[in-house]
Amino acid sequence: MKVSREQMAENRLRILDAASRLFREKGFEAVTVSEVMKAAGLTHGGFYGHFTSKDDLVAQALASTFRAQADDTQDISTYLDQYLTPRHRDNPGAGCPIAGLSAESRHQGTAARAAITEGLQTQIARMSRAEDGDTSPEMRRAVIGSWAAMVGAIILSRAIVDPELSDEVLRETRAWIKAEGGVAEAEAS
Amino acid sequence: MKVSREQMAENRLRILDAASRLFREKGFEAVTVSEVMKAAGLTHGGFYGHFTSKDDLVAQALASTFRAQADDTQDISTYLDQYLTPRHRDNPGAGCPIAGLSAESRHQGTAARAAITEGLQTQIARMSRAEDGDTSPEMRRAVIGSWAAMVGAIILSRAIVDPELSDEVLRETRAWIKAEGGVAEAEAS
DNA sequence: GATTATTTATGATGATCATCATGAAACTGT
DNA sequence: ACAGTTTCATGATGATCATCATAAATAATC
Repeated sequence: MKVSREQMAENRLRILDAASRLFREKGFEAVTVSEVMKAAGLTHGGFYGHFTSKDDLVAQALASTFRAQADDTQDISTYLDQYLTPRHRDNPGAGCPIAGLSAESRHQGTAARAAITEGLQTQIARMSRAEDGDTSPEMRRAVIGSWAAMVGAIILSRAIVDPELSDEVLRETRAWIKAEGGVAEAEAS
Repeated sequence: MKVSREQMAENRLRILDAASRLFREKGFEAVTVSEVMKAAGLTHGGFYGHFTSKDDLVAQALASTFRAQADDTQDISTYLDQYLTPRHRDNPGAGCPIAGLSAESRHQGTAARAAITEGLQTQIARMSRAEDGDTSPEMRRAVIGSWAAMVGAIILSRAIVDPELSDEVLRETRAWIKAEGGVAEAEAS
């Protein structure tokens, strides 16, 4: 049951997309190869024609996801407002892969960890030069601190069962970053 | 092969301690019941005399760990300085369970998620009233923001392969919290 | 059009793991 | 000491899963 060259490339992309979404939703270990292939509209057997192992899929899915996100450069304040929201918290499958997967990446192979590291470096660099060309140490500090708070707040808000406290963590962290020395303020200076 | 009542209680504690450490080191899913029991000096069969399931162990180990940490109240600035360090980053097995496990708790059962939520509430409350009795909204905001940044920074630093960038995330986040509106500043006001 | 090459589907295989059944040992209360 | 109870060890059991072998079917090439 062969398939055209373009069909195969499309299949491969569908596998990567399905994997990326499922990993963010359920974590690396909870997702099975079979599940990914089914979500991509294929059966499990064909998997090893595309990837050498599940670890390989993890690494390539991460790299692919970061590549896709690298395109949309946007205003930092807007980014923050979209990031620390219940909507983002409640849709990890479509959300930031760093917030969803960086904690688990510790237990993954070298390639996956390298992909996460590169994604993080890119993200810090992008946030640093989003508005002006400010490359001061103060700006870099504000970017790193704000980014850590953003990722931390999403992770905590997802872990918290109580909806009110979860909302509060998002709201207060957002306000805190904006008011107290986040990127927005460093930019204004 | 029965064992004295106190011996059994001690065994139970050893299981909980071993589980807590292993979970923080390797994640919930990567740790097997057999592994926990071996680390506690027992064989896997006796496990179900102490716990009804692995989920039960996860929940009880979390609760037990938070109970143990609830004792040591300490100065916030000192806490921050000990928290955002390479030492903490490199020893997740003995480190903060929220930094190590909150991200994965999303995929666990209700009891485990409730335990994490309660640990988080306790932690925020403790940080809020650590120094003075300040219960202002500003203090609460600073505590939540700082805590999110602390947890996020540890998680990111553990995910980053490059040692220099990893150190930088810890260092800069620490400085950012202290200088720009973290708990220390809110306290001083 | 015939041949070749290659992708995918079906169906093992073997490993890992949570959970359970059984029995032996020894603590507890009398 | 003795009877009864209970913990723990040994050894299944059944499920899940990553990976692989094989075959079918069709695109690619000539």
